[in-house]
Amino acid sequence: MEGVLTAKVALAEAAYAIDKPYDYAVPPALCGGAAPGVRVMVPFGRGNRRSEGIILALSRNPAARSLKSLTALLDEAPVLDEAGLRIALWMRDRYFCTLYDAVKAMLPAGLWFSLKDTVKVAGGVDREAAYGAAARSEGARRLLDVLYANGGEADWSAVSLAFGEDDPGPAVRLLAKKNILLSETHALRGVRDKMESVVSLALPAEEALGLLESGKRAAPLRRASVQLLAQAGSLSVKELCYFTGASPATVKGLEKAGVVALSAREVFRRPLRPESGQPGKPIVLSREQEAAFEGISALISRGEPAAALLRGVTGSGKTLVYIRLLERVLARGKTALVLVPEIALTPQLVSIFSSYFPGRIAVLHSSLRVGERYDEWKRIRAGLVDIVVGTRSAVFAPLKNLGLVVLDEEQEYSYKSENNPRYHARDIAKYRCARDNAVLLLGSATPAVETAYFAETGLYRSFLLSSRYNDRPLPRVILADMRRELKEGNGGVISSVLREELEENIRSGRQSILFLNRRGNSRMVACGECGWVPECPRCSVPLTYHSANGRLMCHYCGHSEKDTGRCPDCGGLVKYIGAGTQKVQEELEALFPGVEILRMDTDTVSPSRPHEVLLDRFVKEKIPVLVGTQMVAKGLDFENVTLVGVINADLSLYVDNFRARERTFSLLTQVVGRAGRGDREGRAVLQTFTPDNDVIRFAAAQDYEGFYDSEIALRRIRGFPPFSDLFTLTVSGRDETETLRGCRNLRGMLEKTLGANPGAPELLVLGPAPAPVLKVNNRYRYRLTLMGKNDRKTREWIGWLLRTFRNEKQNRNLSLFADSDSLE
DNA sequence: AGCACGCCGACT
DNA sequence: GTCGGCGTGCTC
Repeated sequence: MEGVLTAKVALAEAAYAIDKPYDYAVPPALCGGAAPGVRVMVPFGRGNRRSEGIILALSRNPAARSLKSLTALLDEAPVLDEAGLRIALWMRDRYFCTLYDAVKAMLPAGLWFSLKDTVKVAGGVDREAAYGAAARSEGARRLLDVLYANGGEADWSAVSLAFGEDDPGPAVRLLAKKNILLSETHALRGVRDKMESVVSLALPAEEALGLLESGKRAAPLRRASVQLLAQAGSLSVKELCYFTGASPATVKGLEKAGVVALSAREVFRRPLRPESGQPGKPIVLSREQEAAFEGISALISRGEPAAALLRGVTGSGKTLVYIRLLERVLARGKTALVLVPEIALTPQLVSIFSSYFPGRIAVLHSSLRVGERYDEWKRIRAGLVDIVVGTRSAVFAPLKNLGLVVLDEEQEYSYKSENNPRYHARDIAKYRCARDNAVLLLGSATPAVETAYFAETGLYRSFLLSSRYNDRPLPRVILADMRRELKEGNGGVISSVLREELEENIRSGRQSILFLNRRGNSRMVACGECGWVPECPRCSVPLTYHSANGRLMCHYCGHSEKDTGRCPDCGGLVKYIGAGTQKVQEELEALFPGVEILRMDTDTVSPSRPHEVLLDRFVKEKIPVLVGTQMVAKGLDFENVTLVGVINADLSLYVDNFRARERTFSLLTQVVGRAGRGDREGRAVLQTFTPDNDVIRFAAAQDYEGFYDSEIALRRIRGFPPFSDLFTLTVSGRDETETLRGCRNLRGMLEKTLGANPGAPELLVLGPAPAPVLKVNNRYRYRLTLMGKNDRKTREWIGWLLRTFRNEKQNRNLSLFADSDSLE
């Protein structure tokens, strides 16, 4: 075929407004390796600045116009296949991000490139000529000073640092144009493929041994090595040395003598999960479990896309149903994906799965190192495993021939990404299932109201596991009215009911868990005398104290400063206001002298002392009471725990968010479910100032249906999801009044186009309102909320808004981004 | 977004 | 002349 090989490329440097495939010529030298899904370096824009990109398609075109050429290929093989590229395309359209943003989110961090720019003085240019060229440009002279101080070459980051507030860009370009400077870009990958050297005999065994005999010395290590290799064929150098006691130098010597040959082989950093010894026991399902299993398997056998909800109270054995379904899926030659909210909290789940599917599972979770994660990804891509268990981003695992996706605890918010692209793993899973004719199984004790609604209306099939394992009764739930406690003179955090129950447990050698509901995660700081609170200089939030480094930090922009322990205003001592766990611990220690109280919160948990260690102590040493935050509420089984208490059950209810009720119900239900998984009846004490609140009552009764009925009625009246979809449009800028004005202006644009155009989507517009955190990183944020339908028409219209907004001159200094189903 | 280009005033 | 400041328009 005639013509120029042309690549359509999605670029990292292209902002949302100009994001589209750009055409580049593929130079002959790169034709062999260029393929869709391969990342490349290209020149972009008038200044030909370097940009990373990914090839979307190749075609052979008659050379119509002159195209720029690809500079280099960054991958030897595609990092995304066609299905992967299609997901990225879909994400762009659905989450208002650029295609490359989507690509980046899909790839393991070990595959990301960091671009490093260096600037150096061109060869053959002397100092005098350089300063001559800089002439009267102050920036250029300053740049040369920096470069010469560095031996004529410097990283862009070093140059930026030296320039402080000023932009070194113009100076660099000025001198580059005069051929004084060269600027180069290198793409560095975070993680390399791990290789090991493999050694094998280069000669037939007898000949090799013969060669050794003829040597002058006895060389026992050489002989042993050759003998072992003659038996084993080839071994890694490491193994060979381990078995024979030889050193790498011995091997090198043998290679030099021509006896053995060395080669490199790719290895994975994490060996396949060590088989846990005993394989999983044969599973016997209860009648309900069997019915759910049969129903869902029938969906899988149909080979059509389908979604199902498996609602099962805590302890009803959803996991057993998952395992049987996985067996079924594998038997059909398909693969499966199991998503969990936070894998560190479900170690049991992973080890149970491994015992049933030894050697066939890859695990992707946050505490893996970047390299290990990357290797798991490679293992999946190579088709070496059939099941992937992982957290949110595992939804992109490059499994082929997907048959089933399980989303366990599907109501959890950790499935929604907090940064761009703000995808929800549930949506991606749904999309993949639709494309691969797979079944999406949503599992939960307390499904999201939307999910339950779709199940009710028949969009999802629905299965229920209503009885707990061994038909154990639900824990007895006691509501403690904290108003009355206060009236009766108990100003502490432990109610008299809870105290009595604790007493009984301590006396009988049973264990108890106390749980603190709360708003934030970490410890705040305030002056004990004047009430001063340290604030982030860039964001409108208080700084929080981190005991790990003794610094005050901002969660939004990462600003950190040293904690002096003193108030800068009045010089008073500052107080550390914890999540409250410490206070509870102290009060308990006063109530029960000599009884050990274990505390688990952000302060007592650290990378060196992960919560597993604490929990292990709790179980093994039978520590009577554990006090903790959210992290004690999730998916843990403790045989000996018969009492749980929630210190402030209603706290999360009074948050400005329509999901607050759902969130509180789910949390309390989970906590109550923690009690009494052993052979004794459990009790749960919910302390509240509003014992009559319906959410608290439904949670106390473990009545999901009741909660759902009341919540869906509320949502219907207010038009909240599932009766509408929400979008937020956030305008941000450095100047507060300008930002607010821009947001009003945006509302004006919206109303004009919505009213005038009969084809426009139907949307209700709310706002402008300040974002929950008004200022982040010195940018103010105001936003509009749109209620309507998340369909193609609406999304295209929002896309148009995003592209158009900045074209107006008055919005120059502002930026706008959109999010669907924002959780804030 | 990020950058060049073009036009202007200021400085040498 | 030549630099720097700002407004405008394009990116294969």
